[in-house]
Amino acid sequence: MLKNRNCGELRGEHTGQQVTLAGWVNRRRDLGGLIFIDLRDHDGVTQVVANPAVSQEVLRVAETLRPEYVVQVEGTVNPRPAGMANLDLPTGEIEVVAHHIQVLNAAKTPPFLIHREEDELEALRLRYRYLDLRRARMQRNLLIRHRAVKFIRDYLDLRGFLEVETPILFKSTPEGARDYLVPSRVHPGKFYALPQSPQQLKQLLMVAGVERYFQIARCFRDEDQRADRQPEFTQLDLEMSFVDREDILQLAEGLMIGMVAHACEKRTSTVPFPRLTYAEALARYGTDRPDLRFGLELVDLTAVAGRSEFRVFREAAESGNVVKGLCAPGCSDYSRKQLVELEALVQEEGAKGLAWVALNPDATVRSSVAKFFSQELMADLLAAAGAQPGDLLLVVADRTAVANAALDVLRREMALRLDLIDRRELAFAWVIDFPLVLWNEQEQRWDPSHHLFTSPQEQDIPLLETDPGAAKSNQYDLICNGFEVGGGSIRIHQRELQEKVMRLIGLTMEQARAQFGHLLEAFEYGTPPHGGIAPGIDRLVMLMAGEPNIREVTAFPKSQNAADLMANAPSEVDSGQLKELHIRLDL
RNA sequence: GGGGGCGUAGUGUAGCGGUUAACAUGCCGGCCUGUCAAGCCGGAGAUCGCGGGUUCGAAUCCCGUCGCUCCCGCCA
Repeated sequence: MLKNRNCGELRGEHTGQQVTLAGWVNRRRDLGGLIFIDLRDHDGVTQVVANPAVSQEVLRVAETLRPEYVVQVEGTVNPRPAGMANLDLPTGEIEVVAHHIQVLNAAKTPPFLIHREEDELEALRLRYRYLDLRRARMQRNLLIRHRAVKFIRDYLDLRGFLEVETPILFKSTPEGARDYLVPSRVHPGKFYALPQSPQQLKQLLMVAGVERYFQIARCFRDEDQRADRQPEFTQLDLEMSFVDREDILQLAEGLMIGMVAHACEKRTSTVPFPRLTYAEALARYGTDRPDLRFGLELVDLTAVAGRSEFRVFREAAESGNVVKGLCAPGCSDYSRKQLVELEALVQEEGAKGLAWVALNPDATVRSSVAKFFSQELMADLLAAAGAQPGDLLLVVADRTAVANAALDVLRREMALRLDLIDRRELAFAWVIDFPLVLWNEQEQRWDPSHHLFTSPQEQDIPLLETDPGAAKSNQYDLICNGFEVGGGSIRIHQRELQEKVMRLIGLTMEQARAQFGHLLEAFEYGTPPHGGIAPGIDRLVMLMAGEPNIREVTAFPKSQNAADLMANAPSEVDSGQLKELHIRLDL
């Protein structure tokens, strides 16, 4: 080894030791006759002193050093002179007095400073990702990710799980997201697809008698990017045989709690994880992945508001739409301008307008709809909303889906404005009792709410024939801080039921056989009841690291249009390669 | 596919119709033995993302285009 100590570990107790360090020049402070070098490696920073009283040669070398030079330093650990300790640095009570400095490699001036984060254009960081990753923040994120995955492996190993790799070159199915395709050289005109998840394969492993499987699995989906979506991402994919929902929830909950405690500084604030039904989540928060770090719950005001003279409210109530709202505490003094801002927010979600009622601290009322409400009815409305003096009641009347979407946005906005979010918290919860299928208005058909291997709840199987939309499934989502961080289900393990669900979502038997024949066939050879879950590693690490997007916790992420700005991928290939793959371009 | 934001020395920003294109930092050189965002002095460094247009004159206004980003659609 070119070093026998890391740059983050030396303390006062090491005083007098001869050490060899190696790393990068973080910063050089040249006082003329005395030079300080902050030497950085993956572990931290140590101050090295080049003192001519110790060695003229060392000072001469130190003068030539520049940021990001790679150097090896041999020296003695010394306590810093009285009053010279740097309390901001873990290694700040000592310094290494260099006897010898060797330049292992010089460096060009980097395009940005490693030791200072200046909010560079992200394109620049991505182009020089190997430099960006040298920064303490990125090193910390990589460490959190490593610890999380290490914890997962240990936790599952201890519970009898087997880690099994599944193919990356697999089969395309038109269901779900767009596939990444890989042309076959030996099968002209045919393509592999990169897996959107190892869903089918892990179910086949259950048929194979593995019973407890997991994989840290790369998944690929050719869809447009978001802050929490990359074209390739990582899931903890796991599946168990002979289990019911409770088994999976307990296992995953213990895993999450342990992982958070082990990998980061955040605290899991909701233990045991609350369980919300899908219907309850939508009713109380307007979304199936609410941020539970704060309250601001939605209230249904349809009954009271429908009794008013306000046509928008009355028609909503009469036509089966809803009037819903939320109380923003202490906001009764909101100005016209502020209210216009909030209204613009809900209009982006399709709401036509935003009604408001300010209950002043002196109990008087100011409202956009005051003239349509008698004094009694206004009192009823405020009571129904649970408004306290000083509150601002914000109300949307619309189709349920629109009102919920609008109030979800409003709820999150008010939480930010009122500073209700504790950033040290991770508020996990389960969402259960999802509908099995959702009506796709555009295609005029039923789509699976989760995926087509999800089983309906036992008592709802008859509904598949009569009222499919009312049938609940054995799907469960794991949510945290407003993100969906995992989803799973108890699967269908019987061919007849699987075929029934396929028919329901409009797959012909020919399509089903072509796409899933291997699975359906497997189901005839003794398939155990099974189920699983797939938590998203990138999102979980993002939340644990307190980062705003998953690129910050991905070593080499892609840009929004799915490009690798460092390697310049995707790129053109030469015509010979295309010919071999039987591909002609049509651009 | 649609909407919003950003793009000016290496980097981060200011300038928003006439400036020698400014400031900070970094870089280069000089001075400096207790610094840790070291300090002081000096210097170099920008066809203002790219293309077109309007104008006597464009970093600035207009159109287009490229890149990054946020959101909607999409993401079983």
